[in-house]
Amino acid sequence: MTVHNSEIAVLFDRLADLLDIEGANPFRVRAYRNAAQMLRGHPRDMDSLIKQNEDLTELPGIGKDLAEKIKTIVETGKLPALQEVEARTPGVLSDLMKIQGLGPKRVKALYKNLGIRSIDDLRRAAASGRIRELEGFGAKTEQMIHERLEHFTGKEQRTRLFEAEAVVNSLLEHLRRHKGVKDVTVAGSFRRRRETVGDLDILVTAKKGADVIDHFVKYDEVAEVISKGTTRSTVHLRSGLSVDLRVVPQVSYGAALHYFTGSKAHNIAVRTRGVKKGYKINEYGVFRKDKRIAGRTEEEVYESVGLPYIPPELRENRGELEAARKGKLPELITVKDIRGDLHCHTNATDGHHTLKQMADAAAERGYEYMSINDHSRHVTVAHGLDKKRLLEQIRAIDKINEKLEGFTVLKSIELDILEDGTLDLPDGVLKELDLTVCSVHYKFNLSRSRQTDRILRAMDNPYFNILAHPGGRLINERDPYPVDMEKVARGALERGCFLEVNAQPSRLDLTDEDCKMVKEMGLRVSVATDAHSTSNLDLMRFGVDQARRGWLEKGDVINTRSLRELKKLLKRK
DNA sequence: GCCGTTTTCGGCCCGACTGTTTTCAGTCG
Repeated sequence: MTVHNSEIAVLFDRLADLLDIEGANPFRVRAYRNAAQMLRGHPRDMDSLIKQNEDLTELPGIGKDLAEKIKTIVETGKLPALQEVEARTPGVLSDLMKIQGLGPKRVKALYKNLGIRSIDDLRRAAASGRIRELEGFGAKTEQMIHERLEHFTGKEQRTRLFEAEAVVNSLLEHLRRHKGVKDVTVAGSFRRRRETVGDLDILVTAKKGADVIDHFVKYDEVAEVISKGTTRSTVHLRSGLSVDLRVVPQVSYGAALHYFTGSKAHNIAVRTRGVKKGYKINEYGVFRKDKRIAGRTEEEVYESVGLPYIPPELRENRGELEAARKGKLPELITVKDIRGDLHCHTNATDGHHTLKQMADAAAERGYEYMSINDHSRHVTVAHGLDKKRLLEQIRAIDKINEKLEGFTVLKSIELDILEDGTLDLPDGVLKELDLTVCSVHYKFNLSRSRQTDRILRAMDNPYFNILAHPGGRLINERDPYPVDMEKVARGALERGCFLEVNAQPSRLDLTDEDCKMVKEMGLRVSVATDAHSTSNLDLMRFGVDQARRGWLEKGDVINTRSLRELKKLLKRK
């Protein structure tokens, strides 16, 4: 049974919460939280690192003690240090910390004075009016707790990036309508292009902050004003998203943008570098004593700590500072590098447009090639292609290609990987294709080892080229199926196959961590839209964003190659 | 608990907003 990084992270976070409540050294608490965060963003499972005898203390924020604790968790599934603390302090108190406005001190006071341990206890206490009697609490705090509890579900809901984009545009228009507003920028995880955002962080430069904030909270989508000062404000929108607005003077724009883009861990690391040079870095600038020495642009901020500019997508404290220091930052892929789309459907199955329409749309976007990948017969709901219909499509593509100049439609398919690892159509027809994209569409509930074997067996077929949406997840809708992605990637590398970064914004599959993992392995990927309509071809930018977050460069992505080079790459040994 | 071209000990990012306080603690990002 493999213990995953996220499970180790949960234990560390819980221990951090309980130690925090007990009033332990806050830096010790932070060490556990940092470790948890590092683990969540690490591309490879600790389990596999330990098996390969790698030194865990090489990982950022992991010393001798935490390395031992990780080993213990991987071997036993348990963290004895947590069990010791839980003997003194109930573990469920950690749940109370998840309520916005309740931190370690208040949770401790509620527990010590009112015996509140669980969310249910807290509900009863808030309803009975006992909380306001506590020292340091009052009627407003009790009311706040009462209201937060009404919407509390226990799990954090993040909004998918493309949905956040839809919300943000009209809000930006509203802000720009105010005369005092100069620059408006969306920062935070939105700017880092994370697949989901927790809230929207918007930075505005203006002389009079208070006026802008007054204008901001009057936006007609605002459901509730959480806080409102002269330089920052937080609101909840009707859509459910929260928005943080921050107003700074123009001279602080770069420092503020850096601060507000995050991630938090990246900021701390940069500021710590500043401290070592005798600087203080905050959202207003870089200061030596009280003198501002930088801050108008982000470049200036990085320069002040001796680093080149680091693109937002890399700012997760996953090694980007070290890479920057050594001059080894990746030259991230851009949308312009993409020369073709290698996963597109037509109305022959579940797409909305004809072969001709799709080809024209791809050519209009400046591509040199595209592949047509309709479903195979197993996907009956999409009226998947059997051998006969595929052969008809192949002939249709040949006809279209005769008429096109400087653009080629590649003959392909999205082939189902059957439960036993065979492919859904016979080799006799697959050999007529330029490439295949293969995917798992059913039997998601196999064990991790069986799912992994199923995919590897499929890759043994010499006509297998690209594994589509390798994890099978739908963000916020369906978890990925259990699979050993590292083993799958290694299998692909050994066999001359590739993995896909599916650009559908609800898929974004491979994940950013997995992109980084396969890059370090030397495996290349295809970034493709899985377009089901002509307009879907424009989703490419989301896939490229994800690839950038995974440190991918042009050379790591096969559909940045010319058609000739691509065909060479696709030839299996 | 981590970490080191100032350090193996003594630091550890920094500021805004709220509520309960009469100057600040708690929380958040």
